[in-house]
Amino acid sequence: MDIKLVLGDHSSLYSFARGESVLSAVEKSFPEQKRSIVAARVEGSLVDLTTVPSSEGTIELVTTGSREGLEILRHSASHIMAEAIKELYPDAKLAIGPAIDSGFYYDIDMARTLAPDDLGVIEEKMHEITQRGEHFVRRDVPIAEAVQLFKEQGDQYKVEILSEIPATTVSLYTQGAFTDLCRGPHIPSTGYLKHFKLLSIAGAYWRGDEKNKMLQRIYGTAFPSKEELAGFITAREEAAKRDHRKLGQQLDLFSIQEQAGPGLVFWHPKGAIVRKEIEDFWRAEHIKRGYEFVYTPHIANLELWKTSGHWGFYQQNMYSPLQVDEEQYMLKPMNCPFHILIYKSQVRSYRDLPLRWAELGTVYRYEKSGVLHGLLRVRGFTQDDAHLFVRPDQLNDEVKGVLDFTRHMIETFGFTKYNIYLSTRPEHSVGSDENWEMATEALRVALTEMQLPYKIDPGEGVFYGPKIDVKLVDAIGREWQGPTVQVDFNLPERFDVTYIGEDGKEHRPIMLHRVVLGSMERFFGTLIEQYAGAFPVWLAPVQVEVVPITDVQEEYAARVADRLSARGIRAKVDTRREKMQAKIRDAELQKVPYIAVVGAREASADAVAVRKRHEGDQGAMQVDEFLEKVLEDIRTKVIFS
RNA sequence: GCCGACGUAGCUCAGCUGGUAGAGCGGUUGAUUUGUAAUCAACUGGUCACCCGUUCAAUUCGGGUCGUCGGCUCCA
Repeated sequence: MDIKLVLGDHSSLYSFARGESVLSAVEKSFPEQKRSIVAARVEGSLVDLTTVPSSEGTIELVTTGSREGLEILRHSASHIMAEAIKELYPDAKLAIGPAIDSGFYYDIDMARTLAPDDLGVIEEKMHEITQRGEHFVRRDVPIAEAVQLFKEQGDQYKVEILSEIPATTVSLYTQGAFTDLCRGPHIPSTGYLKHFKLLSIAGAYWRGDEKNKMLQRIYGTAFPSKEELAGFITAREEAAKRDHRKLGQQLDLFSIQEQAGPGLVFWHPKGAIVRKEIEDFWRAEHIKRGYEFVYTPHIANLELWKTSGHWGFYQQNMYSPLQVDEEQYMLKPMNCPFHILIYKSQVRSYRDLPLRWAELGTVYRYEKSGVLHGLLRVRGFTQDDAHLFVRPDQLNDEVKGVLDFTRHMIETFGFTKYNIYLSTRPEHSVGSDENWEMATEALRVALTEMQLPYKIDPGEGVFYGPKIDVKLVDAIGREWQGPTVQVDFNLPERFDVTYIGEDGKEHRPIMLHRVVLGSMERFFGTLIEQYAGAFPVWLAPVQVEVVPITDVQEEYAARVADRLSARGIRAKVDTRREKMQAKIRDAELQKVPYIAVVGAREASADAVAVRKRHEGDQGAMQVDEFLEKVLEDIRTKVIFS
């Protein structure tokens, strides 16, 4: 039987003997790569290499160089880890153990609580298993038989999984004395796994539901080569250096103080100036786009929050009421009801719409203690909020306008790592089907017309309307929701918001909630990680550090700094009794974009010796020329490392 | 909130099996006057997160609280 084996660009025609497996053909056809070939694709589906072909055709070989191949390797690694755990701790009950983006994990339920030191022990056992070279053997069995098997083993989680599988047969994979329920495919033998590392232990609820038992999850990773594994470890260490919490401390940007409480941010002068620059830019861009600004209070009567529905739907995120005279007041978790009150302060005509009202509104939300994370998840934050009141016929254009605005912001700040999601109608929601359809369509059309690549997040919309989320990715690859546009039919309804149409009758506007940055805190946090603390000149807390070589040049240095300051440049003179080298080092560590060194030569020539961050000495330059260069960098918002 | 780990000087960290703590950086003072990533010296600095307990004695052992970190779940 002749079958074509395809491996990347290469192919080979192979004649299979009766009962011969793909694996044996691979060993003969591609002896060089046999260790990296882990599975095969037959008629579109992935199968084990141990498969014996039953008809002629083409078989595509899958290597660990591909996404799928790597996943197979890692998934197999999780099985090997499970086998090791079962050997070490026979009472362990296994839940699920999938491959994930960065490796794999397995959730385990057992009496012993694992300590970090145990990872080494488990790893050791895994090495032992890989050296045994146990074959992964697949067996398709009737579901009842599988249930029986796992019941006998006391694997109640597997039994529970099986009870929800609709098929009549399932596949089991056995390596050595260990059998697991699995779709497969797997690597042919445990010997294929060579380069792996267990990374951490964490708690995880069974099926991610906090009502269920907390299991122990072990994270690990595996790679085809030693170099790739080492590269992954180094990349993790590098990412840790970009962590905004670490940089926030080192660069004196912000702090979160135990004395004041968790999740509450203190912006230090250097962080505050960056925020001020962001806000100035934000305001200017809003004016260009026809927005107006509003300011609203931080607290409001509980009745308002009952009207808005927050008291009902959002109470678990709101702080307890404050007693004011005989009334109860709430700290605001959102700005929307306030903007609505401004809207309702007078009768609005169809000619007034769209109204676009923006506010840097500080809100407070209760977040569970375990989810707080530096600046990325806090309890008090300032949203760069805006609400648009639009007529139905304006919805499309307004959504597009917001997306264009968002894109402009993301591009200006140089974000390269983000994902866009369109979230559709959730199970529990308000509003008519027609409204939902129209709004979802408006969002979809806007995304398409703007040529923004996005994924659908089914059922993840807010109860009052669909939304588009832009999720920014942090240094270690976690996603955080930043910019978002949400369509809302609910609040206009609840507050009976209207405008008078051409027909002289009352009509209901649609409301858009949107943020183009997210919140100042979260945006700043991701921004720090994006730049690794090396802000572009326009944002840098100190833009120019003037370094006099000896104290003889201090007066000249001060004059240079004054000239820069007079043009709005943030310049500072380092007058410490230190050697120039030490001053340069500190300025570099503080990631100051320009260092202007002044010695006797420069002082006598109205010049500065310019040093650019990370690039070193740029040579001497007239002060005026340097000044214009810095202003140009600020004006163009140029980004350099 | 839940599971686990962690909490020592402003910062980064040492401190073995209980005998009330150290280093480097920083800060202050003095000396040095220097050409592109750390000049030298002296001094300064800690209720060992907090509370309770065990003990003759607790930074060290046990319990609790608070906070941080990694996850789970949730959101800007």
